Amino acid sequence: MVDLDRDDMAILHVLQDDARNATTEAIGADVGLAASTVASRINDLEDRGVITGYTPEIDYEKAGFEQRTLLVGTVTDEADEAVVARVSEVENVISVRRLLSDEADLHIELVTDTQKRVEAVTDELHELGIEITRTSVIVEERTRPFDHFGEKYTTDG
Amino acid sequence: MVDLDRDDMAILHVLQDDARNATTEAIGADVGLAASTVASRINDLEDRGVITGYTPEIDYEKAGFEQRTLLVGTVTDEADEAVVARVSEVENVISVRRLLSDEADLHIELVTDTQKRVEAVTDELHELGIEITRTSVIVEERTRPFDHFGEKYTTDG
DNA sequence: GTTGAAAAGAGCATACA
DNA sequence: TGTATGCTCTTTTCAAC
Repeated sequence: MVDLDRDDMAILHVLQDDARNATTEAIGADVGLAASTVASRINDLEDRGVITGYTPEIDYEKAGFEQRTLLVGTVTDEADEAVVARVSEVENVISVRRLLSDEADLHIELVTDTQKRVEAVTDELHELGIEITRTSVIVEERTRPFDHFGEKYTTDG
Repeated sequence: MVDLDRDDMAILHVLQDDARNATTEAIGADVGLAASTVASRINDLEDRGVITGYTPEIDYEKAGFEQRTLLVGTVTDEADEAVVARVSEVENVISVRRLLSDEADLHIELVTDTQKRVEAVTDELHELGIEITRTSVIVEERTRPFDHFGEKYTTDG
């Protein structure tokens, strides 16, 4: 684990608002540090592995991938440590979670353009040793990158 | 829906690799466009709502929030359209999905520092009209921002 | 660890093909 | 729509605190 002081948390908070366009100077104004200090702290956070990358948030529906599906299943070979990694490489898979439970321990989320593609992915997963026990349509989804983080240490409220 | 040509998809693909530090020039080199063209296309994608924001990927464990939990439950008032939005405002909640199914139609993911906090969130959700039917520990998780997107239209492979 | 200033680099707007 | 140039802003670097 890594020690994060209030400045680090405040920086993370501001980055979550707009990780691409937030300048080090603007961040500095919010958290009360010089631009160069912010830059060096961001580098540290990256080096220490707290920040592992930066991604755009994409509206997949607008991008033409209108279907979201949750597949729930089990791993045939329970000793298989690398399933999650392998599954996440499958096309159209955007997230994989493994749960600590006897059954239905694998949750796989898909983004696809057609229903047919969902079936193809299900087949592919079967070949990877995964039994899909339920397929559900996701009608609404909301993700928040832990925005609660260090909010109180910034000046923007 | 929005029409995305191969250049748009290629740009999205490169952005997913490092949305903060990828310069328009570097992206242009990958996709075969001038830097200013890339910039204007990115602006268009933002204006059209395909790109809705940019977020840092954070290793929550390293940040001291070591527990990930999946809560599965149901909404008491089925007519409540705004549940997902309200739940996503609850502290420690990082994602909410509503499924098209009779039961267990709400999946809520938490990031917390203690188990006690999980229970507090469960109570809070109960007050919002949500009945939690199962609480599972997430032992492994992997998220991929649809990296499969337009990969073939870039030169980096 | 933090700062401020200078140098290097990137983005934006204009003009043009 | 895509490109090239000039202007402005940002990041990086580093000596000093």
